[in-house]
Amino acid sequence: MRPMKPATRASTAETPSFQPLYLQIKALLLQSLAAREWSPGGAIPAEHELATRFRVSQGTVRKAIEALAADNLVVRRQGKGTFVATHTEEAQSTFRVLRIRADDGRAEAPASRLLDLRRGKAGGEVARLLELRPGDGVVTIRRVLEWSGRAVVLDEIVLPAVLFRGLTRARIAAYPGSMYGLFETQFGVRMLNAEERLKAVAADAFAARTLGVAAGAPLLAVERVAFTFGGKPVEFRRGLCETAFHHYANAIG
Amino acid sequence: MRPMKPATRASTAETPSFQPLYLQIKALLLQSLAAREWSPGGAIPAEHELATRFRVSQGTVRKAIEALAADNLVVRRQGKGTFVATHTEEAQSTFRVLRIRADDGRAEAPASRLLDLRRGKAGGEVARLLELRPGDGVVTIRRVLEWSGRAVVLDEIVLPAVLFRGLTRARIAAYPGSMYGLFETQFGVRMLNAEERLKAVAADAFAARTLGVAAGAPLLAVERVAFTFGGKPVEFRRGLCETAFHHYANAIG
DNA sequence: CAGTGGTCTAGACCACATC
DNA sequence: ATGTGGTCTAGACCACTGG
Repeated sequence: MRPMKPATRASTAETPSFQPLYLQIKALLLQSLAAREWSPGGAIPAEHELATRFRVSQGTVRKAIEALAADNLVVRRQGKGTFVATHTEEAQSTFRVLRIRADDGRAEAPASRLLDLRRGKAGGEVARLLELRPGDGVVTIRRVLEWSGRAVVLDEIVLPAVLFRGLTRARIAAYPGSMYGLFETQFGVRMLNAEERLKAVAADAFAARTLGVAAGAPLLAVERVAFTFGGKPVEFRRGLCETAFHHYANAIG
Repeated sequence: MRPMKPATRASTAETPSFQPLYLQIKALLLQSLAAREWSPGGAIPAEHELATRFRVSQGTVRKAIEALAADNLVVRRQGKGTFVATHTEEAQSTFRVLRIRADDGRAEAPASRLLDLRRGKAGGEVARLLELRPGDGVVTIRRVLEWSGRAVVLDEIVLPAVLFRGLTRARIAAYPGSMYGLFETQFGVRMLNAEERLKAVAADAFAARTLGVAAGAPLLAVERVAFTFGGKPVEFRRGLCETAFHHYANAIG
């Protein structure tokens, strides 16, 4: 007896003609993750238990979980269990997202200095990227990231207001971890992946003053749209980075 | 009877205390790939055959091959076989390495215009990155990448001379595909992965002239070290990119 | 010790490509 | 029809963790 549909199903146009069982299981687990059925950092049920729950062999559950682990949605730890990935464990997850490094190669985490937070309406470009209607409310945060006391990055972070009700300067200042850790623990918004576009731009007056360079000096502009479950965009970020002693690191594999 | 050593072996200091069988198989396959036992683009033996050859179950061979596929060393094609990955198939492999895109999102491949090729000695910094002795011979190529006739990237490519004997302007001009396709087919040098560092810099006189911007204009500098088997560096590349209508795209997942 | 994930096997069957 | 990779199962055993 099999609760899943038979693997082969009728195809409509460009839908794949068949969905392997392990991907169906993956989709079910994804639903549970999106529904916050298991809390970030917590363990999900053991493979054996999921296998009996879904009436499927352990190997099939295993393949589903491996696919989730490849997407960085869960973390497997031998002998302990499989855990919902979180942005609050500094070492593991932080450097996957933070690509700015000091040229000397030291893996130093920057300090964050909050400049301001204001509420407003989404402009056309940002509205499009965040899939908001023009005029929908947004929260805009500006901050500086400092390495060894040196201001290196000026960040502007734009968030849909509806997802971040009650976000204030004080709450940001009080939170010890990263921005995505705050989003996750305080607002239940989990950043899963992002797309970035990099350009070189000339420093405007404010950026120049903030980063201690001349107006017009070249800065690395990093624009990021971050997504949560279902490919829903939840953050637009624009960082201006002074790259005299720092760089953006990327591995091509 | 098992030709492999038992999985558990004595550990010396920080070596892993045990090596799963499928990783041992992967290492063997890696050796064969590095030795060019199967030519790029060609098929490797079927899973079933490798399984009998190594006296191992097909599932174990399968896991080894999956690991190689995850490293982009081979490409699996259902019903056809598993093939040695190559840089000569334009669509698949090109856009994994080429990160510059037009802002409008069209996936257009650039044209390459060769400026010059000269032979010289490796300087200190390049020698260190390419793991050469200072004074070892290098070949330096300069070229321009053009999108829709517009010069966007000025590339300087530095190669260890010993690996690229006989490389001339004419041979580059005659080759229809990408630089890595040329390296692979003409010199047996396969680029497997790379590390990039991005900065924003001011255009010098030559770059400004070549890219049609003012001297001092901000340009995106992309420095890349590319590696072949065994983590051996085989190319240093520095690209200067004009980002008014183009950008460097990166996915964080 | 028991419980977890990790490896390995042997075999059946499916989907895809080619002849 | 045949050969390829892809899925799924059932069970055994191993390595790691923590009580």
